[in-house]
Amino acid sequence: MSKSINQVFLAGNAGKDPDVKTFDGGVKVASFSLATSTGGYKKQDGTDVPEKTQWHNVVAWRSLADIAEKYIHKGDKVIVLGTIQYREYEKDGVKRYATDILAYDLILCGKAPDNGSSRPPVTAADMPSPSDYPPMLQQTDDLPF
Amino acid sequence: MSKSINQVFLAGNAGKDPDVKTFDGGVKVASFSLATSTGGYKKQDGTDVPEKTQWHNVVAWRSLADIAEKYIHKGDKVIVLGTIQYREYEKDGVKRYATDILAYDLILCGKAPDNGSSRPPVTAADMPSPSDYPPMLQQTDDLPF
Amino acid sequence: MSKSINQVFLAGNAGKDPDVKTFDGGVKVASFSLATSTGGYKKQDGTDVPEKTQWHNVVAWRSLADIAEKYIHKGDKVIVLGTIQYREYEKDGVKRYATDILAYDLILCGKAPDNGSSRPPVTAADMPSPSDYPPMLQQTDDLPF
Amino acid sequence: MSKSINQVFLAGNAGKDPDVKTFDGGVKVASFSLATSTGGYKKQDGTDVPEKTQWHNVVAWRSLADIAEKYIHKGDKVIVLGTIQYREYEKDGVKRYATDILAYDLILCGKAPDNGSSRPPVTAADMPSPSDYPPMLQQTDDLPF
DNA sequence: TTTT
DNA sequence: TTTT
Repeated sequence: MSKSINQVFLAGNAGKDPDVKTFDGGVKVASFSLATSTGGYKKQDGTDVPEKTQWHNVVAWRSLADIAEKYIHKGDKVIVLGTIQYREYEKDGVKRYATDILAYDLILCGKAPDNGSSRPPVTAADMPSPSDYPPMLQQTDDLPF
Repeated sequence: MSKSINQVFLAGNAGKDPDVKTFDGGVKVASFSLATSTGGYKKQDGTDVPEKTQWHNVVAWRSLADIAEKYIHKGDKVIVLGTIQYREYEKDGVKRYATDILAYDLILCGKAPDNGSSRPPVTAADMPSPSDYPPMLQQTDDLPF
Repeated sequence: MSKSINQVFLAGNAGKDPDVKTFDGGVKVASFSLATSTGGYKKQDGTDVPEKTQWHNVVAWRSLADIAEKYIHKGDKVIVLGTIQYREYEKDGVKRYATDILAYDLILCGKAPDNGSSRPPVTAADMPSPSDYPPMLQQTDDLPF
Repeated sequence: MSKSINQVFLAGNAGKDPDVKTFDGGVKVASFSLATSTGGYKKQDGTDVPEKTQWHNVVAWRSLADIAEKYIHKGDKVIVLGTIQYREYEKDGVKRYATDILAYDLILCGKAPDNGSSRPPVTAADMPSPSDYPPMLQQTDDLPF
């Protein structure tokens, strides 16, 4: 019997191919951004409900990381079942905070629309990490699983 | 038919009474911290699973804010149904990020255990805002509801 | 503030095109079966985890019924957010029970795999209602929405 | 990576103390009814939204059954995380259907209000099983866990 | 009755 | 900053 619940259900589109990192002990972690959007339509009275997108940072460990690496690509529609985790890190001597969605299940439910032969291969340059973005976990102490 | 899903279920304990703020137009917002914990027990093999607590920042608007203000107090067990929202703000000229759980339903499911007459009344001084903590929303532009 | 929560998340495959019915007052309801499966793989030790499928009866009203009718087809991968409802009906003078998932949101997340020109058009004859199956709601009294 | 999702989140009140049954192999199962309600209030325009209650049949196996047996009592507010399962059984030579919520986590979030010393012990007579109600699982073949 |  |  748990004391508490911390559960997240997301369905959205992967913003990029997963970043994968393997720690010294062989533990693998994959992370990717996932966009969920609301709005983007007109009300009956004609007023516009603007689209608003939330970008989640999804993190998967071990065998789920393998799966993410193999099957998830930029643009794919993905369902994520997970848990919210908050994380502190330091940058330029300033304490900062980041929020991750620690996945415990991933369901790939639709491939990115294939734009035919005109779709160039996805390269790292397509997905620059904003310099201000919280870095991935750097350590294997206290792994969540 | 939605394009995406961004849904959160939390059940945990309120870390403090809600902070309530009313904007000029009369719109009210309440926010409170909610702790969800894992671990805190021993495995069968005797090893210790340390308790790990996540502190969520829950935000409720309008009539839900009224409800939060009236019924939720420090220590109460609360269920939150909501949505994850990421927010930017600036402090000391540095861009920072915060994550809120925008509530669309709150269920009060257990009052804080009453420790008898020895429990002093909760005062504002019990809950200093850490200076480093992301501030509440300061504006009513672009209200989520 | 609610007293209780009754919430369901399903992601699975539609077993058939929705059945649509319009009541006298113009209220429309659509229903379709949705399969969710577990198992269907081998464990590391070689033992077989057999596939087990649950067939849910999903019901959508009014504008969601329109959407279901237009966009959901046999085999499509669909996410359903809804509520569990239990229903009594009588057949052959015997009281029987049925369970519906009343949808409040539907996300179409993948079309049925197209098997090329060899896939015959879906006809009504492909999807006989088993005679033993609980009938759809027959009345508009006490509509859930 | 799963193919599908079948997940339920309930918060409501236990309708009775769990029924517990131990199979020959020592496997224990507990089941109890859980009420979730909607309505039961007036709209702003004065019209009445009648209360409507759904009674779920919650089933817990093995160690969760122990927990249910020990901690859950009639009237307690309980959160159930689980999965929907449909079940066939026969009665009077007629095939019938039942729906269970197979729990994978239970959170006790509020004891039934204690009505003081005047509360008589709960007896079986308080909770007659309607004769028409689907029986509990009777066999250990194909246990879900 | 779906899908992998 | 909560709770067990």
